[in-house]
Amino acid sequence: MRKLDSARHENKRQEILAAARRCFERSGLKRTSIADICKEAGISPGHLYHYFRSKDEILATLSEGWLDAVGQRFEQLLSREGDLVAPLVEEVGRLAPEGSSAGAELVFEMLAESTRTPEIAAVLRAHSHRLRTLLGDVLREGQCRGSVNPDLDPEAVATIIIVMIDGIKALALREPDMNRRSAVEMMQRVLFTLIAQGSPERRA
Amino acid sequence: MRKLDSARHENKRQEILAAARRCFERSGLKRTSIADICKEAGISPGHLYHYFRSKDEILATLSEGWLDAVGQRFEQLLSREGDLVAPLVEEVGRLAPEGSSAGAELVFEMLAESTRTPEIAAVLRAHSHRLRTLLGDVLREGQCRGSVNPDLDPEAVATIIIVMIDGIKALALREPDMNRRSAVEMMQRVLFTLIAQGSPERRA
Amino acid sequence: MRKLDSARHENKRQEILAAARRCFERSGLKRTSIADICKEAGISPGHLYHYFRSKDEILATLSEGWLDAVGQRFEQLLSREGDLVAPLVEEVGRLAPEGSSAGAELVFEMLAESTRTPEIAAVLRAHSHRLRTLLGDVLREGQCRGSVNPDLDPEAVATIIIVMIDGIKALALREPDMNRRSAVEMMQRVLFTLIAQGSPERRA
Amino acid sequence: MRKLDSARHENKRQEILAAARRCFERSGLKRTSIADICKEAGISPGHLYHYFRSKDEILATLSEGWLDAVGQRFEQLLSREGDLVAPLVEEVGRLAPEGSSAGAELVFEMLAESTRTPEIAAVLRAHSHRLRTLLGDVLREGQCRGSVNPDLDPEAVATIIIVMIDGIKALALREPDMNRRSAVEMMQRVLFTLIAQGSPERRA
DNA sequence: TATGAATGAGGCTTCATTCAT
DNA sequence: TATGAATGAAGCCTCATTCAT
Repeated sequence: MRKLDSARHENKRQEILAAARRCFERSGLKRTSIADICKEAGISPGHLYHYFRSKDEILATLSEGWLDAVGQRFEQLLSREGDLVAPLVEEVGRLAPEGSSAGAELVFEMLAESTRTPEIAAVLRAHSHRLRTLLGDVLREGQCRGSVNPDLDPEAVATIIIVMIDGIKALALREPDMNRRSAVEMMQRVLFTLIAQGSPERRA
Repeated sequence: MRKLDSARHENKRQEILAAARRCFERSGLKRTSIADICKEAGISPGHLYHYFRSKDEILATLSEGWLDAVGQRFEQLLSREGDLVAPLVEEVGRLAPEGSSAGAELVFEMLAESTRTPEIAAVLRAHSHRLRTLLGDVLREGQCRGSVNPDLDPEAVATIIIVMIDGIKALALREPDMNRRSAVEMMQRVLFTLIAQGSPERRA
Repeated sequence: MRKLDSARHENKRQEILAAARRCFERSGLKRTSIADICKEAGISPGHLYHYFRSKDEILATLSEGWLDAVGQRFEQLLSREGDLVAPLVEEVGRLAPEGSSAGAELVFEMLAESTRTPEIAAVLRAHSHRLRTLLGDVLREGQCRGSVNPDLDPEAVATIIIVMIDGIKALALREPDMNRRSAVEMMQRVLFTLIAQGSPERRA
Repeated sequence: MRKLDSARHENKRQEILAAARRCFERSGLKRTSIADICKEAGISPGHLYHYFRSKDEILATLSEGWLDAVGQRFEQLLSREGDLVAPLVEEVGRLAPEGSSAGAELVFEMLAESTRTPEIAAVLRAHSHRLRTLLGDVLREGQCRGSVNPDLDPEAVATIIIVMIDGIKALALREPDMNRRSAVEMMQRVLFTLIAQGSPERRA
C-alpha cells in the first residue's frame, strides 16, 4: 500500500516536473506561473502544493534532474574503449544547440538568479563540480591510455571545456540565426589541439 | 537656454540610468520594480516616464551604454603600435570578472529574456556583431603586421573569443568562490596558441 | 458534484455581473474601476479574474445579457394573436425610459467606445442585426395578417424603429426633466401611421 | 495693448480648442490626455492652464462652439424664402453622417457623461432647448406660410426631429458599414409626411 | 488525494494638475 | 506668457499561496 502510494506520488511528481519543464522552456522562468504549470499538468493549483512546497522547489528539483542528464552523457564516455579524445570533443560539440536554443535560456535565467537565490546557486555549483570531476576523470583516463597530453592539468582543462559549453550556449542566444557550425568546429579543433597528445613540443 | 535645458534633461536621464543600474545589479532585472528605481533615483513613480517610455527602454538604453564600454576597449587596441596579440589576449583575460561577478547576471538575464523580448534580442545581436567586427579588424591588422597567423579566419576566431568571454562570465556565476585565475590563464594560453604566428617556444 | 460546482461558479459570475451593472449605472463605464466592482461584489480585486478575463469582458457579457432582454420582448410579439401593429408600437413606446434614464448612459458610452474597441463594436452590431431581424419578422408577419402596410420594406422600417429607440434614449439624457410622454406619444403616432395598413384618415 | 493681448489670448484659446477637438475626434474623450492636446496644440502642459481651468472646461467650451454650428444651420433656414418643409427635411438628412461617424462619438460620450457631470448636462440641455426653439420657429413660420400642417404642435415635432437626428447618429455608430442612405431617405419621407400640409396621397 | 475559490500585495503605467523658473 | 519637471493617486491586471470542502 505504502509503496504503491509513494510510487504514485513520485509519478505525479515527475509528471508535474515534466509539465513545469515544458512551461519553462516555452515561456521562461519568471513568465511561467504556477497556474500555467497546473494547467499543463492537468491538476489544480492547490494540489500542486502537495508535491512541491514552492515554485523555487520545482525549479531546483527540475534543474537537478536536467543537469544530471548532461552529466550522464559524460559518464558514459568513461566506459568506452580506445581513444577518448575524439569522443569527448564530439560530445562537447553536440552540446552546441543546433537549431533551437534548447533550454539554454533556462540555464542563463538560473545563472542570473543564482546571485540572489542560494538554492539555485547551490544546484549550479554542484553541477559544475560534478561535471568537472567527470571531465577530469575522462581526461585522466585519457592520459593513462596515452591519447591525452600528460602535461595537462585535467581539472583546468575540464574548466575550459565547461567555459566553452556555456559560451556556445550564450552564442546560440546572442545570434540565433547564425550558422554556428563553423564556430563549433573551430572550437572543437582548438580543444582537440589542446588535449590531444602529439608532437609534445607544441605545448608547454 | 535650450542647450542648458536639454543638458539637464540628459543629466537626469543619466542619473536615472545609474540608479537603475544599481538596482539591477543589486536585485536583478525582474526583481527590480519601477518603484525601486524611482526610489533609488529620488523621483516619483510617474516622473520616470518623462525620461523613459518603459522599463524595457531603460534596460535597452542601459545595455547599449554598457556594451558600448566593452566595445571601446577593443577599439583602442587598434590604435596601438606593434604586436596586437598579447594586448588582445590580455584584454580578453581582463573581461573575466575577478572578484564580484560585475554585471554578469544582467547579461545572462538578458540572454534568458532575449527569446521572448525582441528588443533585448536586438541589442544583444547588435553588440555581438559589433564586437565580432572589432575583433575581426584587430585580428586582420595583426595578420598584416605579421603577428597573427595568416591562415585563420578572423571572424571565426572572433566568434571563439566571444564564446570564451561569455563562458568565463558564466563560470564566475557558477562558481563564485573559485579561483578563476588559473582557468583564465589557461584560456589565454589556448587563445594565444590559436592566434599567434610563429615559433611556439615563445610561450610558456 | 460537477454540476453543483459549475452552477456555483455561474452564480458567482452572475453576482459579479450584477455588481458591475450597479456600478456602471451608478458611476459610468469609465469611472467604474475593477476595485469598485469587487467591493460591490464583496470579493477581492484579484478574484474577479477567476470569472472574467478583463473589464472589457465584463462589459461585453453584461451587454449581451442586457441586450438579450430587449430582444426577448420583441420575440414575444411574434407569438401573439391578432393585430401586431398596436403591440409593436406599444413596445417601442415602453422602451422610452420613463423616470430614470435606465441604462441609457451605458449604451451611449458603448457607442462612444465602439469606434475604438472592436469588441464593443461587435456586440452593438450584433444586437442591431438581431433587433432588425426580429422587428423585420414581426412586420412581415403583420403584412401577412393584413395589419401592416404591404408596400413597406420591413428591414427599412425596422431600422427606423431602431433609430427612434436610440433617439429617445438620447432625449432622456439630453433633457432628464422633460416630460417625454407627449414626445413619445407623437412618435408612436408617427410610427403607427407609417406602419399601419388602412384608411389614412384614421390618423392626424 | 490690452485689446491686442486679449485678442491674442482669444486666438490661442481657439487654437487649443481646435487641437482638443482634433484629439477628441481622433481618440475619444477619455482617451485624450491633456498632454495629447498640448502636443497637438504645440504648447506645454503647464501653459494650457493659462487658458483653461481644467479638461472639463475645455470640453464644455468646445461643445458650446460645436453645437452652435449645428444651431446656425437651422437658423439660416428661417431667412429663406418660400417653402420651408423641403429644406428642413433636407437639412435633417444632411446631419446623417455619410461616411465617417464624424464627431458622433463625442456627443454620445457627452450624453454618457452628462448624468455625472452637471456642466456637460447643462450644455446639452441648453443646446436641446435652443434647437427645439429654432426648429419650432421654423415650423411655425412654415405654418404661417401654409406649407406646414397647422394642426401640429411645433415643439413636439421639433422634439421628434431631435430624436431622429440623435438616433441616426447612433445608427452610424452601431453599424458603420451599413448603407444608411435608404434609412435616411425613409426617415425623411416619414418626416415629410408628418410635417407637410396637403394631399396625403402624395407620399407612401 | 484533489479541487478551485479566495486573497492581497505588488507590478507597470497613465494622467490631471501644480510649481519653480 | 511660457516651459517642462515633478507629483502621487489611481487604474488594470498578475500571481504565489492558502483554505474550505
